[in-house]
Amino acid sequence: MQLSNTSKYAIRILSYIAKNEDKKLQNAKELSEILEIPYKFLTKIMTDLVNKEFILSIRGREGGYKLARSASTISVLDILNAFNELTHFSECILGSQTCDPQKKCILHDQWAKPRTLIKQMFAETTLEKIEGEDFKT
Amino acid sequence: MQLSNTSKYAIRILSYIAKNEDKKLQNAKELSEILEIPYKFLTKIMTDLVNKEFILSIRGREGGYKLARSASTISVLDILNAFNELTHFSECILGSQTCDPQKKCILHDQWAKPRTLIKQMFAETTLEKIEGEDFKT
DNA sequence: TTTAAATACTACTTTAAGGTAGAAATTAAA
DNA sequence: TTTAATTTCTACCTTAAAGTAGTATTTAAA
Repeated sequence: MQLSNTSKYAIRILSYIAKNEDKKLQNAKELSEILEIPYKFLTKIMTDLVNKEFILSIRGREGGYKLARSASTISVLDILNAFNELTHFSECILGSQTCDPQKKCILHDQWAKPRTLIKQMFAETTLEKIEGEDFKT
Repeated sequence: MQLSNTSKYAIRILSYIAKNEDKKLQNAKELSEILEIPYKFLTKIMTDLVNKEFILSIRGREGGYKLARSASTISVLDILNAFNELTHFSECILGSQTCDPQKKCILHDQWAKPRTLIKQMFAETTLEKIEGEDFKT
């Protein structure tokens, strides 16, 4: 019942870059140190973020990363979906294949409200809205 | 962002047994077929449920399983805790070690309400209260 | 007393996530 | 033009969850 490390890292990376857009480019070495994410794992995630078009990369000396689009257009839900974190989120919480309103699973009604609230929260929270300060592990 | 298979199975197994307490004993072969859980995996989980004192087992021919205590005293939260599903649930959703009210993580405030709601729901939902019908995969 | 039906135990295999290593490719500075 | 700082690619290693296999143990029925 928690997010994958990859998703947690991705959210923290994007948030940090969004909050420091003035600095123009961020590089992997610094991101790794500041966010306390293993360098090699971070670069793997950065490549994902580039491929998924959250991030633009500039290669070579003096290169680095920056947001590919405005922070206000990137929600936490977008990030989680890109990393397939919520693929089964709308399905039965107990994994029942046959769970539907006619034949409800045993947590069907109870789970409905929390699920809606979580999804709304992820959808409404954009990188722009984020106001926290802590980006470390 | 979902429960482990083991937890899902455990909830469904205990719910099914609770709803069929009149039948006295349930055996692994039938549970496996009705709940569509691999037999060998189910027996492993049953042993856990016995050790964690949710279930009493009677060994030997005509043996089987039954609840170790009243369905009204077993909440979904109890089950999830027994399988360590929520060990990090009260911690930072992004895994930040230094997240606290003074130095909030970027989802700190947003996550507070959904988290509370989920935990309350799990705590309030006992095997007795469950009214669903579907126990299959 | 033998047998069959049941749980319990030990150990293994499979799969996916998390993480690491090394080298290639790119590009601006020196 | 060379070098150093950067991203990218390919491949591998590690760990934990999920699932499987075989056998031992227990106990009531036959």
